[in-house]
Amino acid sequence: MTRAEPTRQQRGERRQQAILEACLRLISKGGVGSVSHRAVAEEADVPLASTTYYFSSLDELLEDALRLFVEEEAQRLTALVERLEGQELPPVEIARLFQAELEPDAAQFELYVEAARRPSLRKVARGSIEMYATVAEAALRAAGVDEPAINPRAFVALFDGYGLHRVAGCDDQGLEDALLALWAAATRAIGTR
Amino acid sequence: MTRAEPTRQQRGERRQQAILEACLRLISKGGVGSVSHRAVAEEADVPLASTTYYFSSLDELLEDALRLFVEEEAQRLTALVERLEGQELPPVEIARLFQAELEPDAAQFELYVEAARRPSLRKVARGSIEMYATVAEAALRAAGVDEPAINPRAFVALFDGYGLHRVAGCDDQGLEDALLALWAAATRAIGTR
DNA sequence: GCGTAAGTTGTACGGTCGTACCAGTTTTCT
DNA sequence: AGAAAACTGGTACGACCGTACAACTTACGC
Repeated sequence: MTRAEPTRQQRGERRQQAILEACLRLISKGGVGSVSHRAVAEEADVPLASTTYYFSSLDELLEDALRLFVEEEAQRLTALVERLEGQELPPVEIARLFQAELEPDAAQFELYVEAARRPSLRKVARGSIEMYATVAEAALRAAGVDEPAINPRAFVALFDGYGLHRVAGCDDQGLEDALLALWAAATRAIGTR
Repeated sequence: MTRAEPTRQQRGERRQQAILEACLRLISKGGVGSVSHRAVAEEADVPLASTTYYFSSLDELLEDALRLFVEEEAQRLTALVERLEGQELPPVEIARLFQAELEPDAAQFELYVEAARRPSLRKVARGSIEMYATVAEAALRAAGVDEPAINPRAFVALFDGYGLHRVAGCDDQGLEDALLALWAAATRAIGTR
């Protein structure tokens, strides 16, 4: 009854996933420009023809990989938010937790920049921003702010700008101040401290 | 005495400049990945071999082009700041002027993302950020704030994040609020309103 | 059991690429 | 004037690319 060998379909699904993850690794490491069928195949340890079998074109592979990235990011962050929700932490502490959690991944910015050129990636990028905004909103709610005085997207912009500078090798000093200033502005209207 | 024909050297210099500008146009339009000797040569209307004659490699051409971009950006913004300095405008108005001036150029983000991979571009990216920070500082000074309470780089991060979302096709609503909140935080310590 | 569809993979084609090279021209220097 | 240096531009080479395709293996309905 037990299956030592996986069925062919199972192997196929696992392979497809491996290809996507390999692609994502390449994007993070070397950018979208470093992604080729051959490079992905080698990274995923599958034959060259597999990448063209599972994905009808390189564009589709890239798009699916970036979609997977956003999905994984969403899972990671919603898990963080859920962990926060019970705790009644002070706002300042929540802001710090997020700052610590968000080690920027170059793939994020590859997505944005690539979306500028490929219409098909635009909705993925939009979805990513909305996801982050939703997370920021949830974080604010976890801090007791139900109607933030400034748009949660501002946090996304600040974080993305911060992360972009980080991956470019330029550490921004004093970003924490800005984050806290924004946080204070968002919470001010309600009076929550 | 008058020279109808430019000397060969003058023509050469003009060509080199034309190549750089063509390269920059390509970067803005199609990203770093779309830059090739052949594409640049066609865009600049020079023979293929010219691009290899004036620049010893594609990397060097790319680097010089992005350096030129930062330089032009610096000139544009310092001009704006100088125009501001005499006027004693209210801070809010200054913030609005900058927001209006900064139509984001994709080349900016190509620079950051590319700097993540090429060490030689890192100092260009760093220079770019410092330049923007200096401009932000000057803008604050023009508003009467000599020692801002938050690091001027925070403005750069927010603007860059905003611009990044813009070029990705995602308009951020309510960024103005965030900008003004940051501005208020920066000016608060001194008491200037 | 056997045909047919789905899965798998090695190979090859046509194209673009960076760059080297070289023959030819113009300028500059002595 | 004549040699050396700088500039111009056409062409070619080897590498890598996306993708098509055919040969082969496995799974499954009947």
